[in-house]
Amino acid sequence: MILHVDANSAYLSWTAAALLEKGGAVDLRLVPSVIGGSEKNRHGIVLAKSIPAKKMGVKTGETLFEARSRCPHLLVYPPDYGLYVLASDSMVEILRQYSSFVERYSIDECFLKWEGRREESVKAAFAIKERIKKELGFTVNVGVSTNKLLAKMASELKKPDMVHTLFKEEMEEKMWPLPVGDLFMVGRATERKLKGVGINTIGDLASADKRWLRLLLKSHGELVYRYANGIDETGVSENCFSLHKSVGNSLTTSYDVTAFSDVRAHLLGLSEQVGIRVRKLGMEGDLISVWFKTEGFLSLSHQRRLPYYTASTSRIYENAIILMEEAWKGQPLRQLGVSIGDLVKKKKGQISIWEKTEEKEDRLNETLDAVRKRYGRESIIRARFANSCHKPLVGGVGDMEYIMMGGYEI
DNA sequence: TCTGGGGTCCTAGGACCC
DNA sequence: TCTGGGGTCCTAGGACCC
Repeated sequence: MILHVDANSAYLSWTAAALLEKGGAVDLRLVPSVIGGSEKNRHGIVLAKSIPAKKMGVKTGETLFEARSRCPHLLVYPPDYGLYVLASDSMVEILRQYSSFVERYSIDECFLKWEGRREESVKAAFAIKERIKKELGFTVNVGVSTNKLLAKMASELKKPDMVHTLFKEEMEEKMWPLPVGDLFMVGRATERKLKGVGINTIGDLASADKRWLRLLLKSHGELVYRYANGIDETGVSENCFSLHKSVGNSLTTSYDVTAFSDVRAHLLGLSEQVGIRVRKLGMEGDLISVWFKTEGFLSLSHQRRLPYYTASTSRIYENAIILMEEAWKGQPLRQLGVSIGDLVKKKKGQISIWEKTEEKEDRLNETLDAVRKRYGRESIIRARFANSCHKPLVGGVGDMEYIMMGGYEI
């Protein structure tokens, strides 16, 4: 049996519980409220919403401006990622007492493998739900089934604070009447295409012609056809372990960037952050990418493969600059990003033609990382940032490296 | 005061090699 | 005389997830 545990309106519930603990008078979960970024800094979107806000039509991802236009008295609170990591950890700690197979799918969702019969797994689901509510002060939905896809679909049924089963024989009654867009992996674009050919419910998709779906949606057609029929053979990974394939950071600037000196400063801050994270993972990569979004919301990217693997801030930065010079035509920018990909585990004592300079680079970076670990992230910064209005470390939502995205494979 | 940030996977087209 | 074709890698962009 597989259980899927999903924290209800996670960011909002966690902030709500923390505010109550601090003596707040109002429970955000019971009034129209959202967690949202700073509009002044151009981060003004809805990250999470309360159920009363949802009832008024507020959607995750829309602008706070739109949300307020639907709901004029909306309460808006900023995210507290440090708190969310603590809440998530506490949830995982409880789940581990029920199974050694707990896969952390995201900050607020876990899969858990349960050895035993159906009735016992449902009992366990209720026990988990009640323990989290009692000990941590927030509610979860738990879905129970025989595979991850159905367990996840089950936990999405009615919210909050519910346990649902969704076994194969229950699909017709519980899943097939739902709109096709509710199926995992059917997003906006796929939904539009499916509706265009008269497939409106998950049931329609489940009984559609597989070859025809393949023509319409390529391999994605086969994937969603199988999901609509409850077919998913991926396993729950033990100890949450999965290797990163890329590490990137990006930043939406509070003003449109037009000067190359500003671009350089942002790229350095981003490269530093990416370097720190990839070194912490003990990995290195040979594919460097930059991407940016113009003031007109046009997204562009550019990448290059290096003839060597690296985890060095300087190497990442040098290459990011070259890529940016090649790709950027001077449009005003609102977002910049840097990433390193095709990561592999770093081998110790690797000798190459780069040995001299690279060993020096490695030692420098190791030293810097150690100082940061001991005295704080910004205890040591590059001279470029002294007396500058730019931040030495840019991007990221806090110290969340260990949260691994598992993902569905076919 | 309008539109985040971090990922994974797939596809199409071109380059390049044999 | 004439204008191949398969395999693989690279790149940019898009779709999806939380």
